[in-house]
Amino acid sequence: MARKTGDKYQAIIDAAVKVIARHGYHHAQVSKIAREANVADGTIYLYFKNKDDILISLFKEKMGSFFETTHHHLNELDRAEDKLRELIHLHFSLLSENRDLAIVTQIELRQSDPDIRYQIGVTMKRYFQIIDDIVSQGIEEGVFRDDLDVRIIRRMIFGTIDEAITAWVMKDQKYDIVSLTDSFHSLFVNGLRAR
Amino acid sequence: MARKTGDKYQAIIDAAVKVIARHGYHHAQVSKIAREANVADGTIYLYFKNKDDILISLFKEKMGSFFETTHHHLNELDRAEDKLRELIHLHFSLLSENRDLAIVTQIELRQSDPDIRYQIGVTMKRYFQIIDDIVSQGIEEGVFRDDLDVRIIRRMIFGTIDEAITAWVMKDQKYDIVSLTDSFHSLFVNGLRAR
Amino acid sequence: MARKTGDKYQAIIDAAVKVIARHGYHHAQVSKIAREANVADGTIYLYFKNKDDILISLFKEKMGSFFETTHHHLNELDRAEDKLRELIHLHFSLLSENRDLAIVTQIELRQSDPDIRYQIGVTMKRYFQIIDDIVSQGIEEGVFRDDLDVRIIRRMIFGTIDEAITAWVMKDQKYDIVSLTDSFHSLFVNGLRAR
Amino acid sequence: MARKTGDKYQAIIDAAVKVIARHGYHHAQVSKIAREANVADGTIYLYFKNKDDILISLFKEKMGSFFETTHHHLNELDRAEDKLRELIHLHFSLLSENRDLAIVTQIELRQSDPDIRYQIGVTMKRYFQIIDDIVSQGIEEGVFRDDLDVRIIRRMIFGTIDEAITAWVMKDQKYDIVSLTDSFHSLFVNGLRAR
DNA sequence: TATGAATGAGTTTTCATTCAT
DNA sequence: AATGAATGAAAACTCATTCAT
Repeated sequence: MARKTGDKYQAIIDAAVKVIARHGYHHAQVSKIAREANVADGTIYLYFKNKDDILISLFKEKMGSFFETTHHHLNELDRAEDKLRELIHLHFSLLSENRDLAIVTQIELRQSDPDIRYQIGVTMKRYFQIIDDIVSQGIEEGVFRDDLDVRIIRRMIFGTIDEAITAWVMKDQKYDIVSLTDSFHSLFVNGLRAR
Repeated sequence: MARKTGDKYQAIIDAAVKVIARHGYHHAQVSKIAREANVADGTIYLYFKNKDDILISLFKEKMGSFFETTHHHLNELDRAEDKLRELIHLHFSLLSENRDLAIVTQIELRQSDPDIRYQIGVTMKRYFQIIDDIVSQGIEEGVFRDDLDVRIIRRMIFGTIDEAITAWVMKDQKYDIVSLTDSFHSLFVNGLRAR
Repeated sequence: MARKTGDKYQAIIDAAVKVIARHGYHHAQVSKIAREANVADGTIYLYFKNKDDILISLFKEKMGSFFETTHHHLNELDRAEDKLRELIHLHFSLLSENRDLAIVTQIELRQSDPDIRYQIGVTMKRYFQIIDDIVSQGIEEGVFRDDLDVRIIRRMIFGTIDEAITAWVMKDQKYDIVSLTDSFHSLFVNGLRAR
Repeated sequence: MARKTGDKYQAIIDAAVKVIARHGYHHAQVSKIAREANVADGTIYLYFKNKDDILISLFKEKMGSFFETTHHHLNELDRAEDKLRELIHLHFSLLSENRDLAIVTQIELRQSDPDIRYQIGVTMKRYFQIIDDIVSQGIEEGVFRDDLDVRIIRRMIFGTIDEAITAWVMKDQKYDIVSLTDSFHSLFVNGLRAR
């Protein structure tokens, strides 16, 4: 029933990002999204199963392509340390280039229903795997300590980056977060250095 | 208007924690909380201005006393490194002893209205200050590196702990998170070590 | 059960007038009246059957004594024309001396429940009778026309005075309504003059 | 937002008149009005901003068209005296042909909230102006006395008619009020006659 | 494919009244 | 006589979703 392609599909997702960023999750009614996308309310339901499906699809589409970009960039690098720097850099730069998206993913979607949050979690696994791979590689290379569970390290890396981006969004993006890349990188690398 | 003391005040807050943990934020109606607290619906409004006030008060009461406990324990210790270990330990142990509360603060209240989230943020500042103080002390002692902004370090520490607790709650608390204290501590200390 | 005498009985009625005049009928809660009267909420119910009973009693007490005053003053006069002038004068002067009461009776109590309005109507009959008597006397004296039903004439007199007082209250009592006495009197007398 | 035309708009207003006349203002729930109009509760809010808006619109629509009718009829007459008779006649006949509407406007809407009562007052100004014009014309023609303020005279005329209609409604419309037209007319004309 | 008018379920809050003390 | 803490019933409004056109 729901077609996951087409101009209108994209238009609706982009409209959803705009509307949620501007009005907040709780004031992002389907009719508002439809108006922003220049389609009728009913048309939404030709492309999405329900409202939750818009939000889940939004996250999958936008973050999925973000994860792909990250994945491809990392493949061009060899060493775990360099990959880690690139991951931090991409995370900061891609989200700071898409402020609406940053607001939506860091703030607004976190107020959503359990179902949506669950689906977001599923999508995030893809990214967690990318980080896990860097950490594992670092341990194999002998540059990262091997006495800690990979998932603990990944949680530190992701938790720290995520907290930093959220703080940046909440401060109305008043400073240049990309320039913090090296600070965070050295923090992680020192914390993980094998001895 | 709102009497902030008395058995019923506490009973209502405890009932709110239970109901939200069991049914989720979006299904925690005032009437359900009243029934759990063994009071009439209207009685709630003798003690709280409105539903938001219950949730904000809940957070302030429960986390406030958690922050106090942490503060007092840290005062008994001298070195920043030890204080950091104690902070991690208390955070993990106090929340794992109060699973309902952990569910409410880590998952459910994060779906709440902007007003509530804002008030929660205000309360959290107290905790951020505690972490900032440890970090500052560590830098003064010469054991923590001084080339990073204190707030960045604090975000790493808080973000990592918070992410870990949330993951533990989401995994239905199937493992012993307190036993991870030393892992996280060594991660932070190594990441921060001055050279 | 309900004692219709005593200091507190009067205090509660006076408090009701004040509270309704200041806050309006819809914001005149029993607890507010109790506080103004310096008694406990429950005490109200030792003197009045319920909230309606306060309002009905208020009207009976205040307007009843107003009607008595009017009755006595009229008895001192002989001619219908003079009685009519005195009635208008007393109506205007007594209500303009009691602005709170004027607000309550002309505006606020008219928003009340059907039951209260019915009881008010019953009390008003006493006043209608006074006007009817003046009109009948005027017809007997041969100074008022006898081709109109007494009740129609009374409705004109009362409707006109009532409309005038209400307009004066709604204009925030910005002009001296007592000085309009003669205008209204001549209007009525000319309208009623027998030929 | 609120579409002020269409069958449903009229149906809802007519339903509101019926429901309020039958059950009284305080028991006229939105859901009852919706059922009477054969629409869903939510449909009401496609045509009206809120419940108050239904009542205000009801008054504007019904009385507005009544005022228009009156205005047009009066334009066909020349002399102030004749216009005054026509005004009384129309007021009595139009309201006695619409008993539900008479109940609503004379009794029920007078118990409504200050906001509604204020809006009703605004609409009534249109009618007051019509009466004022008749009185002014009568004074210019030299048939009405010129020693009284036009607004005082208007208040007498309106207050008297209004009081008469209200009494008729309260007496369960047991007599023919239209037949009283001439009585009231002669009362006014004599009261106002210039000498 | 696309429309948009219509639907109807679901919840917080107030406040008159009671009754144990 | 007096208190005041506790009670619980009652109603407006929003918005995701449908379906006839």
